[in-house]
Amino acid sequence: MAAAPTAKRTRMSAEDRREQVLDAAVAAFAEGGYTGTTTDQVARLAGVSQPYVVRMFGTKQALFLAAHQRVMERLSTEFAAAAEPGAGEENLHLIAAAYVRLIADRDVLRVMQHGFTLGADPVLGPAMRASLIAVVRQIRQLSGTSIERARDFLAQGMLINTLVALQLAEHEGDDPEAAALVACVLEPKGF
Amino acid sequence: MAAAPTAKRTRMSAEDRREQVLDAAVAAFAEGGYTGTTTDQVARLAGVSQPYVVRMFGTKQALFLAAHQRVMERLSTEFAAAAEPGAGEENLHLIAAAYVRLIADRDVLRVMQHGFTLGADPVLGPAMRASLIAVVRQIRQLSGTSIERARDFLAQGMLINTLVALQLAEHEGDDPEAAALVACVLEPKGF
DNA sequence: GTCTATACCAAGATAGAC
DNA sequence: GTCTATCTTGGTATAGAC
Repeated sequence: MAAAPTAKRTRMSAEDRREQVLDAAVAAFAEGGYTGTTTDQVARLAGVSQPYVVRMFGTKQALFLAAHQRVMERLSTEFAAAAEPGAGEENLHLIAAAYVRLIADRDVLRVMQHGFTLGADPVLGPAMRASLIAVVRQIRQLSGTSIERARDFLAQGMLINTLVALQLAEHEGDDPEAAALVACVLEPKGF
Repeated sequence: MAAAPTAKRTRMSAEDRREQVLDAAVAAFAEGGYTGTTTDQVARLAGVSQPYVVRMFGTKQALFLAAHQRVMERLSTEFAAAAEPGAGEENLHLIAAAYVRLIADRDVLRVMQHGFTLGADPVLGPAMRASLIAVVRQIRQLSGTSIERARDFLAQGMLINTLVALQLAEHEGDDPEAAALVACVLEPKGF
């Protein structure tokens, strides 16, 4: 798959380089969000120069859009893989389990969560809204469930996103309330 | 209440001016988040100079902390006012209704939501985690409910926060899925 | 109590070499 | 395909006047 066996650091194929930068962008934006991350941070993470990152994607905004799209596609893929054809509403359980599994790859959920705060941005806002609606649509199509159940599913997901973004599990800090909350969010028994 | 009858624009009491700037900070941070808002934007909104804002609060970070604290206190006050002594778990319904009412003042929920994305910040992160735990604690104390129910309550709240931050209601854009979601989130019947 | 002026640094984007 | 150098802007914070 990898074009050059030895990652020679220079002269990589454009597609591979793009993937590499996109990976870095996901990680960086997960940490700092859109406004809180610099193109230079992404560049360093990817091991390339800052102007090159901008050159590749045109603007920081386009870079974020690409990174966000990538994590949403990952989400969509996992959902589709978790569902079983014809399983109906039972699929909601399967999809929920898939979501909980996604916590392991914190970046996906964190980039998503940051995206949800960009509603006020004239260009990013519409894209973020569309991506949420796309998720709702996919869930309902895979499970054939009511909007009410889809809402409850989403709600649990948003709480998970919040806890991951807050890094509550990593900083329970001997607080029993925090520990109990994290524990009971991790077991998706509501679905 | 207002010290000077004629808002003379200069020479206000320190406390009044502080409140005024804090109001502006809440509005500005609600729109742009912590990293996406400049102290100058806050200053303009408040009608004072940017250096004065910094002078009053020391740093942008301290300003955000103060603004965030203010919205969380507002939330706490509303919850306490909504609950009836000795009503037990029934209070969960009352608190939920109070939360939905808070949607009207979008800034509270939006600042909160932005705060939840700051978990990676070494100084803001701990403060944001603590404020979430404080909410959980208050809900449980007011209603005496289980962690599981508290979790479900929180989850619905996080979904509301997300929709408000995304401004989905304002941009339903003739999308039936979006409209249906917004509609069914607004009626807090789950509690 | 509040401003103007400004120092200082960071960030996005462009030009152009190799 | 990728870098260095740099332009330009904007943002936090300080100094000091009024």
